[in-house]
Amino acid sequence: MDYKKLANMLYPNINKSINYYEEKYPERDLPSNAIVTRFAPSPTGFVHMGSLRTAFIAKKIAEDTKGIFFLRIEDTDLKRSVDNGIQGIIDDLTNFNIEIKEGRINQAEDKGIYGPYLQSERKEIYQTFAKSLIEKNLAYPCFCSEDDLNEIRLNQESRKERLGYYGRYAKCRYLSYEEIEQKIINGISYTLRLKSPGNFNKKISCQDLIKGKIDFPENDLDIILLKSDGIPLYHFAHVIDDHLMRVTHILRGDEWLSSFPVHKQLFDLLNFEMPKYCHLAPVNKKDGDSIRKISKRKDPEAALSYYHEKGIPIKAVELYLMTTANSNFEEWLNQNSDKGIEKFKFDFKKMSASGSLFDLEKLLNISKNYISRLTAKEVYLNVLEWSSIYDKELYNLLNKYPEYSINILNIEREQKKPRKDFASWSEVKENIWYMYDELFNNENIDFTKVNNSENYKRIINLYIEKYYDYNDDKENWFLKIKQLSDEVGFASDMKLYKENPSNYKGSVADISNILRLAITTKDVSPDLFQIMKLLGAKKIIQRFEKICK
RNA sequence: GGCCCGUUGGUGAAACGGUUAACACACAUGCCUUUCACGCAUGCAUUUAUGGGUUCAAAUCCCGUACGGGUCACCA
Repeated sequence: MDYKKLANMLYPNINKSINYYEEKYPERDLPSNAIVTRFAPSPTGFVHMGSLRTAFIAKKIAEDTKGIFFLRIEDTDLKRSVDNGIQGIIDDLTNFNIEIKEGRINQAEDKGIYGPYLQSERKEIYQTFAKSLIEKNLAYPCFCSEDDLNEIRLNQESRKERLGYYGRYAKCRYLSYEEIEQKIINGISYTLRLKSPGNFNKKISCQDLIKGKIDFPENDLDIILLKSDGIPLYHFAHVIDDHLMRVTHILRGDEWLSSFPVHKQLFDLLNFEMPKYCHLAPVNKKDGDSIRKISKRKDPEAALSYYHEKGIPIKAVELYLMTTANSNFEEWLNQNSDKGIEKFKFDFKKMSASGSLFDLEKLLNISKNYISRLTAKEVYLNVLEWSSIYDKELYNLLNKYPEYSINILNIEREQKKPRKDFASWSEVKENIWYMYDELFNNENIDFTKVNNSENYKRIINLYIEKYYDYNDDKENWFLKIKQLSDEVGFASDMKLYKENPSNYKGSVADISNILRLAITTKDVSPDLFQIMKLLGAKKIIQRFEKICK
């Protein structure tokens, strides 16, 4: 058969040569060890945490090596694409501090010379390479209908043979030129299949950067290259795009591992240099007794919006993802908490080959530590931004009293061992609300939490009349609480109290807690002295009097 | 069913032929302390899914078994 003639019959309007594209997209001018990676999602909704993690790592290794990271949109499946899908992806990435310097930068625009970065705009490129494969007798049209394919499958199942379109089952492989021509004249739609020269009994191997050497049988399936609408399937698009865009490292989920033989074969047949593969294990979740991949549909924490709503800082999520990505990262972070994540060098060898369980508790711990290292001003600005969307009441107060609010947030903060009160911005309010008169309400305070507190009104009155002085320093302030304790029969010395609690009604801790309850309504708070300083004498007296009246 | 990957404590994991099997989270206890948090200290796998084999020596190498996961679409 004259394959050139066949190629021309199938793709009469494709006139460019493959060399045209090779020249149009030259090797990138980068240092020799620079890594080029890409993130290539489908526009099917929000970006899943697992994908975000992959994108984050891909960007990280590109930056580590002064390489390039870019965004390509894989929209070859029109049926699954959603409205504004592209913008949604870009927004998710942006919110995750992943800036797109090359690739699709919004719904309609590209940046960079290796585009188009939207697969649906690359049809001509795919068809050019497809045509070249037909000319080399490496691809052919397949007219099998869905029913034909089903029949083949059933047949294979009943004979307990390997499933797929291959060997003698690949019946369209053996069509003559005339038969093909006739079918086309009759308007029968067709897909373009690879004429696989592979042998299933031969072994090939993948030197995966994460999983190590993996052996596979060679691919012998005549996979579909172009669908009947002329648009490629993932496999073909991946090989063409990643070659032409000069990607050096393919980072993708390990669900792709089993299609490696197909990809390897395609790279070889097209005479493309093989990129390096890095198959990342999924992030899992425990669901009852079983373990499964975090799911877009079932798990809210799969979406970035979850962290946004909770007010978990994106930086903390990044840190957490990094601890799951590189096992030595956590130790590094502990020693370099002042440095940014960009100073850490990512290493594939430190990446686990098996999937890990998503541990929200650990993420919150990392977040708590991260927040504790911020200045009061930074915390203020973050809470302000968060509350502007999720808590208007808090937002208005923060806005009305900026200095005061920062001072509140600075209680026991900017010091060597700061408090670690909150893991997210949404937890801030419950820790500080009592500092604002607008929110304060001390009508139902439960003083029974404190030992022998039935005389709390007398104790508070005594404190106001005899001891309270706004100008006291911390030492004197506490000295007076001790004196008050002695006066009402509570131990001022904790050691003595602990040795013999029955000699006293309670201790200075109880007296402090009565004051704490009166001022904050809570029996747990940061340093009471600082709280009282900040509130000021007027509010303190007001709050005391309201209780005692 | 075929092919492929994985399996170290409650969790994430280190250790790539020789360590008391790191470290972190969680948990527990104690110390510190006006509460809580922080911090500090201690405890938490007689053993690396399991059965064999190789070796002076195995979590590490080999084989089998079990379990978990992935994939076998004109989805990505």
